[in-house]
Amino acid sequence: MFNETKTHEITVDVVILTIKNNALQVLLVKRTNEPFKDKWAIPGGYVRLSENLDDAALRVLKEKTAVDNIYLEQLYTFGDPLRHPNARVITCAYFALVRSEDIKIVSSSDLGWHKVMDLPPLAFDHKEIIQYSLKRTRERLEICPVAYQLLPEKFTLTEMQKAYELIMQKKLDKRNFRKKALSTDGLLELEEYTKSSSKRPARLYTFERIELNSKRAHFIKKGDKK
Amino acid sequence: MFNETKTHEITVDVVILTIKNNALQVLLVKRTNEPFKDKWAIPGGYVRLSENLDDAALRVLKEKTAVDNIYLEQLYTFGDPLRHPNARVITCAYFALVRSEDIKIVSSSDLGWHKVMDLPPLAFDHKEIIQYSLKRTRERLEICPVAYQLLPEKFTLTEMQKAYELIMQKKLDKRNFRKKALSTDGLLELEEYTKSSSKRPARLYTFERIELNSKRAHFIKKGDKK
DNA sequence: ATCCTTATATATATAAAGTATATTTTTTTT
DNA sequence: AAAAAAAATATACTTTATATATATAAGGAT
Repeated sequence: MFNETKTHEITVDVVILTIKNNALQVLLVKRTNEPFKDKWAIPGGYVRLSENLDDAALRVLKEKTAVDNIYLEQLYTFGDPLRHPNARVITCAYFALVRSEDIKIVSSSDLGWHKVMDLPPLAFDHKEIIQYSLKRTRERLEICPVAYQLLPEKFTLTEMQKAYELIMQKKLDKRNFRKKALSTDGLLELEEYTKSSSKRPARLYTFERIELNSKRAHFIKKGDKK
Repeated sequence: MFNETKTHEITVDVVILTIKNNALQVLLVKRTNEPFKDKWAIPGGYVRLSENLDDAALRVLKEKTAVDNIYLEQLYTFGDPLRHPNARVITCAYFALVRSEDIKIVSSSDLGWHKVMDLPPLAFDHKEIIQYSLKRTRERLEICPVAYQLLPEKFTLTEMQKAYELIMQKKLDKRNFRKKALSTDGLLELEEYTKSSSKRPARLYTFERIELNSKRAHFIKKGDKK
């Protein structure tokens, strides 16, 4: 089936996640060429010979968007020989968590946000890649507050809980969430409150900008003893 | 520095871990050619065009050893342009946990077990890869009893504790370990005891052969509720 | 102005999991 | 028979997680 003189091609693909309109959303680009013409795909590109994988992922991100303050982590490498119909393309997938206020689409191509719970038809194995990035995000959230990467600079505990619920895909008890959230390392209580809501104003919180490794994920559990 | 007409090469490298002589050990092969001639390396090989990454890792494993009952998981993809001095080689690293009774070295090359706490000079970035596989093994052990993959078919709780201590790199309290271990899902108490020890015989235990995914790690935490 | 609605905010009891610590039992060796 | 070594067991305490009820602050309706 494969001519052994053909070579592998290696790409990076980046699942870019944000919270927008009360939903977890992923940035997708519409393919203009075959294969999978008119299907949606996660942004990606070939790895250049002179760049490492993290840099390639960052470059792909910056080709499509103006962004700062991202959380970027290598997800998994997908290398099924049949994942690309015409070539042997191995892709090193990354996932990124960004604040919607911190990212602007700059590419002119057909690029847009899609709710992860309602994905359009996707090219290649990109559905699997997105699903796995959601699973990994949940695993990260269980050991550290990565969700703050999806929240605005200042946020209420209700907004924080909403972010957790969107990621964990389940309803949480408000009182218990609150108690646990307040014990989170790095969470700072502000002397500011929401205005313009029609209800009782909520206190605002912020996160100290903890150095979350943007290479491999090396998290420290709270406490960290046994 | 790099000629852009050169192509990437893609390999898999497999960190094979076992417990032997009361120590965590890794299988290494001595390089016979430059670069890094006479340094030690983790077993690896090129990914063939017709095989997926998991299969390539398994093939590498089977080229060197006769083995069954392995736990194999993709670890991380290392792609620094300078990791190989003469070429652009991206490697998808795997790690494997095997029982020392279940693995036999079959390759004629210079292959041997080395204690992870006392590694010889290593080629490429293989030291980093081994270190990361240890970290990942610890993370896995915190959520599921992968350590049983390193234990013989029948084992005592003291042996199990020893395996945990070798992986976690710390001493555990015998009484508390025992209590926790006995509540592990899948652990079966046998009506057998060690003989021939010079001390009081210990009860033997075994693990139900749980289906641990050999592809991506999809573990289920005990309980699994929030 | 008073009441209603809605979301914020707080307290406490209970259950479960983790941590700390001492003593007895069973076997072999001397 | 006594000593030595490892196995086995029990209990108190601390921390974390879960379950549940009520008070507070603001805007909107009457």
